[in-house]
Amino acid sequence: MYATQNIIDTLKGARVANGLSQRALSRRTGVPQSHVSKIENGGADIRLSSLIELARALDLDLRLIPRRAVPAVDGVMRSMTPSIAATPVVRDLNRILDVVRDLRIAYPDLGELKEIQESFQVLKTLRNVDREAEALRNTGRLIRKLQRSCRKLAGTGRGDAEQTEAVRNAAGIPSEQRHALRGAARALQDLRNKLLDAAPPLPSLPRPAYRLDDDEDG
Amino acid sequence: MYATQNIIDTLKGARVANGLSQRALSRRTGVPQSHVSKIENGGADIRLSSLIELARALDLDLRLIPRRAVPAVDGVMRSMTPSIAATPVVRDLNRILDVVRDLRIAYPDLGELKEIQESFQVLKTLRNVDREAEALRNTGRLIRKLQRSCRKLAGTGRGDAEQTEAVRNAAGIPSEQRHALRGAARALQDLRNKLLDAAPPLPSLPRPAYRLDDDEDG
DNA sequence: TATCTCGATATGTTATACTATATCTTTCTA
DNA sequence: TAGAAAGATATAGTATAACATATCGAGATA
Repeated sequence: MYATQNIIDTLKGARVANGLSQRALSRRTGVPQSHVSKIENGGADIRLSSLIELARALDLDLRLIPRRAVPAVDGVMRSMTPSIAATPVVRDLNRILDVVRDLRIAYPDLGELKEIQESFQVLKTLRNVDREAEALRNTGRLIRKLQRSCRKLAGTGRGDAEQTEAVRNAAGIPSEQRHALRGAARALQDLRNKLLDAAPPLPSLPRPAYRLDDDEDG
Repeated sequence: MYATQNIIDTLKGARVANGLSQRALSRRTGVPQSHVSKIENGGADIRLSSLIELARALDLDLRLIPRRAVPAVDGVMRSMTPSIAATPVVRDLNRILDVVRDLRIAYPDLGELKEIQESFQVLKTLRNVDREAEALRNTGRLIRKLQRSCRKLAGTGRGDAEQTEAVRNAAGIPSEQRHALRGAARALQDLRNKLLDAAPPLPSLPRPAYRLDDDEDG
């Protein structure tokens, strides 16, 4: 229920990046929309066959990779990604994402973090993030500030494990910062939608004219 | 129940290549040996969390890869694999494996094919297959011969789908060829064991001296 | 305001993964 | 020939994925 989240996140990211609604994906795969929702929210420990079916519908391939080969594979993936690979912006974006992930462990019930993570996840897959360096930098600053006060709250900066164990609710966050966080989440979502509109939803689907026929979506 | 087989095969291949028995893997993961057996035989549609748990115990990482990136990733994997990558022998081996897979669909109850496939699967992961080019070539010839008579039996060489539908039992195979097949299966297993003995069981496990303590195995 | 889409959630049912435990066969070895 | 080890298989109980269907609130749009 932990390492699984990576896979699930990727799945969701791919769905959104493809411009598919849960219902559209449901129609493609036969999996009920309600179940898609449950899966994406971590409410279901999906089976291998279902995972593969969903992945296939999203043009993804499931692979088991020897640990030794992981760095190399990651390198290739970065250079193949529709986005800009090693751009400073993307690098930044990944760093922020790491912090967000940590924070989400410390504050599991802080919904804004989840939204922010999801936005980042999608932004990473877009080829025109580069133009929004400024906006992303701002969010990054906010996140890091939050991380600092999280550390402070956790007491006298001990090991990571104890830290995340120490602060387990959102109550400790100053309402001022909480407000800023909320704003950032909204801003990121807007940014994401803007870029999603501007960017073609990935040129990868092996289906004819999927935006023209209304087989998909509403 | 089809694309899943690839993952399951990889899992099993990794277990064997690591020299782990089903019970040893069971001890590592907490999954009962009976269940490991069921999984490896396609008798269970494993859950994501279980898959990841087993994979982790075998030093594998589960990834969703965009289809566009698959060829590149495969390339990297080939060049990273402990074995010899693009050696003619390995290429041959893969070709034979494809044929075996097809045959297994045509003759699901022909156990020898399964054994042969498994041996090949392991052989592919060994770095010293190259020396056994001759033996493998012989098996390859046998397999291809079997494929030819399979085609003949299937009637007047129609499409693949009809073909596999047409011949659905092992009865059609001449006992002479069946005997040769059995011999090949045995020979391949011997070969596999020989090479497994000669080759270090993969230098990848991040555990201290796993062959010295009897934490593992019997 | 009325409508539409999207995602989250609820309920009841069925299928099956997973567990614990045990038995059986085959193969290898002392 | 006896015993160990590996893998396949069986039984019974529990947990839960997956299904069908329906509803609800939030946003967007007319």
